[in-house]
Amino acid sequence: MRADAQRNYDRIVETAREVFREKGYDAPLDEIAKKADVGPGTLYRHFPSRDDLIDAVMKAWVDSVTEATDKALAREGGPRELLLGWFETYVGLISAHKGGPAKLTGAIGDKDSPIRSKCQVLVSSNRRVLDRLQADGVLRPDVDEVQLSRLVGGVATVADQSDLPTAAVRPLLEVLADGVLVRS
Amino acid sequence: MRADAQRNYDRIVETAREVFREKGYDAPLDEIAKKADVGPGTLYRHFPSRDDLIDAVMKAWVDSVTEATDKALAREGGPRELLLGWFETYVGLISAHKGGPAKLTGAIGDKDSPIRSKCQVLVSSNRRVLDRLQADGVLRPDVDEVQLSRLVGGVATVADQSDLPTAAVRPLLEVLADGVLVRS
DNA sequence: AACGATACGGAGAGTCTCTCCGTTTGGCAA
DNA sequence: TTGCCAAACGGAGAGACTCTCCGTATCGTT
Repeated sequence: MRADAQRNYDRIVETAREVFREKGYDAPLDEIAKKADVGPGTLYRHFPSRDDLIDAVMKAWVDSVTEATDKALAREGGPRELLLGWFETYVGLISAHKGGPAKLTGAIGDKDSPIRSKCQVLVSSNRRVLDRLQADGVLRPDVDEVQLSRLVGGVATVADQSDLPTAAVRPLLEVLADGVLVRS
Repeated sequence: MRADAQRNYDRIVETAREVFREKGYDAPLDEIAKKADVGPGTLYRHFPSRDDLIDAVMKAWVDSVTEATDKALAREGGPRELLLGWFETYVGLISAHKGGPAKLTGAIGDKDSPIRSKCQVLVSSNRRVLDRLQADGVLRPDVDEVQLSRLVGGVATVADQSDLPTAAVRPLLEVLADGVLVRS
């Protein structure tokens, strides 16, 4: 890649990160181009679709997901607390930007989505949590990581779209947790 | 209301119903206006926002909700089957149009939403189901109808956005059902 | 220094939302 | 019936956003 191209690419991604944080993932792309001091053509050449740009913005975010999963798995307490803690972490991770939950959860299972790799990171984090619970023998046998991602993602989507406070989300996650753990 | 106004109002609603069914709730409003043989101004005078139009389109739909709830409550079988049957009915009701689940579930609790009355119908249908289960003593005491609407609405939203087939939705609903019923 | 490939950028077409305002129409009162 | 005017119409067009095309500028190599 030519030096000037690389420079523009980087500036666009950095600008997009800021704008997305301020205005959500629906922010006008032309505005991002203008703030990055490039023409719209340049932006669209580097990132043919909005999702391609979002994907690039999320590169750094991927690491934080893995890290947060480690932390959630290291927490003290019973399986229910572990699971609830993870659910809240997960909702927080995918809700960083307005519109994020819908975008990420909707792309799960879509093999053509530009943010596919991001979804895979999320799904495998859920897999790790399930593995742990399965080892403890407290998990319903018929729940898989994709289903779990969709369930928690669904709650996060609703919370995002209704601007629900954390306190209102918690009981929803409790229902999920109880549904996912074996009857005791 | 003047006769010509009433005529246009009716034609717009009827046209909108068709277009929404074909193209989902994101269909361009100007297209609806054109197909209804009115100017955009007329459409926007009658329905200042998209949601106002959707609200009008849904007038008939409300009755079908009540009816479907009756039917679900009349079904044979244990509480889990009852609940699952209702969940599937509910998902079907709010998923009639693409984008419907997000729109309806997102508006729950929004006192200013034009489709508020529709949400209330949905929430009270869930209330009726909960009442029934509560009477049977099989319900977690800390679950209310708004939470239930959001949980099932969340699943429906994800299913809608990922084009999930019914078979993939069912296990998600099972988790919810198990989470909502008391441990036995 | 010259040249070809690469990348730029902005004008502008296409789409959708929404408004303003000159024109038309419905319904009532004389 | 006729005339009036409030009510309603409708479409031109402004504004916002997406996306493309192509003449121009820049890079990096020979």
